Amino acid sequence: MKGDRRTSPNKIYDVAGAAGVSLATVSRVLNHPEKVKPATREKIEKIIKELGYKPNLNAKGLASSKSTTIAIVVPELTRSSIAGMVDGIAATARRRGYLIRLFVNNSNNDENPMNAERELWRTVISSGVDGILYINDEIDDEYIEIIKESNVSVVLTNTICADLTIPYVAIDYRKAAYEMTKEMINRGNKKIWIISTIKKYNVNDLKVKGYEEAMKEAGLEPRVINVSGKTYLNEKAYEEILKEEHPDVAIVVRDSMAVSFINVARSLHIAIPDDLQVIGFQNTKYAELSRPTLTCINTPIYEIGEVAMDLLTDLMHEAELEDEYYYLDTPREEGKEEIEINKNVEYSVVWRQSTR
Amino acid sequence: MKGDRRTSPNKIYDVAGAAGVSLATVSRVLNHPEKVKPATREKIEKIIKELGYKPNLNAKGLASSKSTTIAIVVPELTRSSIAGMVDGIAATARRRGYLIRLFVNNSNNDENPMNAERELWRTVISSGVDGILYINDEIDDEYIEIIKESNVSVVLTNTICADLTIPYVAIDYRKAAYEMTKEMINRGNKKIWIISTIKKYNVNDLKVKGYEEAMKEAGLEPRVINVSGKTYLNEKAYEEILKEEHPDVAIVVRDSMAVSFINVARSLHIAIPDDLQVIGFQNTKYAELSRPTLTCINTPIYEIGEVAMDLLTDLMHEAELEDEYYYLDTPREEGKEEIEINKNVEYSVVWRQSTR
DNA sequence: CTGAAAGCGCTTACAG
DNA sequence: CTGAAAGCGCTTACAG
Repeated sequence: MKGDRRTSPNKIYDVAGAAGVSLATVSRVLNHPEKVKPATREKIEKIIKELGYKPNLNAKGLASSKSTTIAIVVPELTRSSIAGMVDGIAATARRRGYLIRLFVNNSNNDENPMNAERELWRTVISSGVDGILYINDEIDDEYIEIIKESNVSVVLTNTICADLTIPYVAIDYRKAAYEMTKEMINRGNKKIWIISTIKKYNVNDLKVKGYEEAMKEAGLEPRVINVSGKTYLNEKAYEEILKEEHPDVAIVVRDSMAVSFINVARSLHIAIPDDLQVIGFQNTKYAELSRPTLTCINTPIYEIGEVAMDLLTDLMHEAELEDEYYYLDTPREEGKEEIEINKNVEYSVVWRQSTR
Repeated sequence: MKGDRRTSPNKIYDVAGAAGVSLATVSRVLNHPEKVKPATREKIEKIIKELGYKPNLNAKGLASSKSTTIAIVVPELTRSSIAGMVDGIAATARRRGYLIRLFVNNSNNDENPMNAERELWRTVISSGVDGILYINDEIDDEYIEIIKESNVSVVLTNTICADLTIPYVAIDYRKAAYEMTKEMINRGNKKIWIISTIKKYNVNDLKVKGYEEAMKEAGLEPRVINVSGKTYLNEKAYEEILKEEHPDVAIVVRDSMAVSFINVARSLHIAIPDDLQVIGFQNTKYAELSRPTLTCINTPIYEIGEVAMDLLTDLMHEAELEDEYYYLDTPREEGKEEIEINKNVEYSVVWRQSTR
């Protein structure tokens, strides 16, 4: 059925044949063009284009033990800002010439999450990628060990980790919360709450810490309220609380949760921003669609992805050089400009109607 | 630096050595366990586990010309419901033993979109995947040709295509809009509008068609309004229109756009749902966070992903069988239960406060 | 049921 | 600057 229309793709041999050169030369044009005489090179390049030749990635990966592929390991893509980060990564990867293997780490849903994730790491590493971008809330020490033992480059992307020897790209959430709290204190507010999640996320803990710091510095009493991330659950919790009392300012760790808070407050006839000001983190479309619109700490998710992929590329290139020097047995020191492996991306604040 | 801590992964040779068998036997345990004597098999399996052996995917792919990898081709992941579909695909792929290559097709942003996308298809196919899941609004005829000429299985996922010989999984958006419109007519509403996008998306055209059909059937005058998908733009357009007049019912092709519509209507003191009822498509979190909450046609995006990946798996297995029969030169007819290649996933309606 | 051997399509020292 | 040849780590007929 399918057999009769099958057109098997061109091989490097076909290109070599058509160009009247050996396949070694074609390979060189592809990988080290500077080693080929311009005239030959151009002729071969023309034929490659005509034939639409694309090297077989499996063969290439096997022969060179480089796959020009990176792995992205994510929890669900629908989770908060993951998709945006992956878009940023993908755009940069394309620009830098890397393909992507995607691993969705839904091991939390597994009977035995630890085993499942360990298994996943093994799969990722054995899949022969040149580097890994790991996106999650945090990373377990066990996997840090696995990373260190393997020889793939890894960049933790918006993922909390105490071990600073592992490269990461993130946002300084603690500082963001600290500065926002301080700003609201400076504006004369005293009763400022932070609303975080029941489920423990390290990113949210950082925000709480920054908030608490600013409050204590100002001699104010911090109050942390933890609610569910699910709208139908947190709305009930909000109602209970707001029926009793409300703060001057509520800083909420996720903007969708902030919008719920606004909705419940309004239903209880609390005027926003006059009686209650609300601030969210993230700045998604929820913030614009809310009434009143929501003031947000804008976390540039796409950019995190870009920066992380750039960093990973640099690390992979460095690792390649290390390899060469390792073989030459020369301690390579001169040109070794250190790569900055811990990067924070700048956030900003978008002021809207929910604050005054 | 890195050299001294490098632990090169176990090869199939290592397993064979430890088990005292040839590498061919180990390979059989991995790929055709039924061909190996149970005693030998169990011993080898134990050693594989102990050594944490994972076959090198590049070598495996090269030798077998099967990669147990599928490609997902998407426009940006942040676009509407793409991330949810990919989550569904990923969960099913994992269950079915396939890895994923991710291609983010941002060729629209390119100087020459057509060339870029053609190039992308070539890259996808040459990357040696066993199958492709293509997600987009629609697919150009040119790429249909490419699909037919290649021998990879492809499933169009929530992507409009006139050529029904290409397998697809989608939702019957036309029927959904038709039935919703009819329902609202049955409830006694006469002035019903549909709000779609300025940018031409085929999915949205289908919704418009279904709506128009129902209106014409009832002898009512359809009215289609096209606005931008961007909140700050469509709100202006909504305001202009609603200052003049408003319908009894507005069906909006995306729920975020429906929420904007509600917001503007309320700001003009149009009572919802008393004077104006609003219905969205998709049922994301926007619908819950809206005030009043939004009635939606719920399109099960995750399930589309699951069904598409299941279908693709079936097609890849079938293609494999075809291959074998092709070599045997026997026209295979008996067991050939036809695979249903065009599937629609069921939608539902979630009634909320924006309708009465 | 198992092993020896060819081959998958590339890359890369090594000669020339 | 270019070619002949070995090798990357697997799979799979082919013998036995």
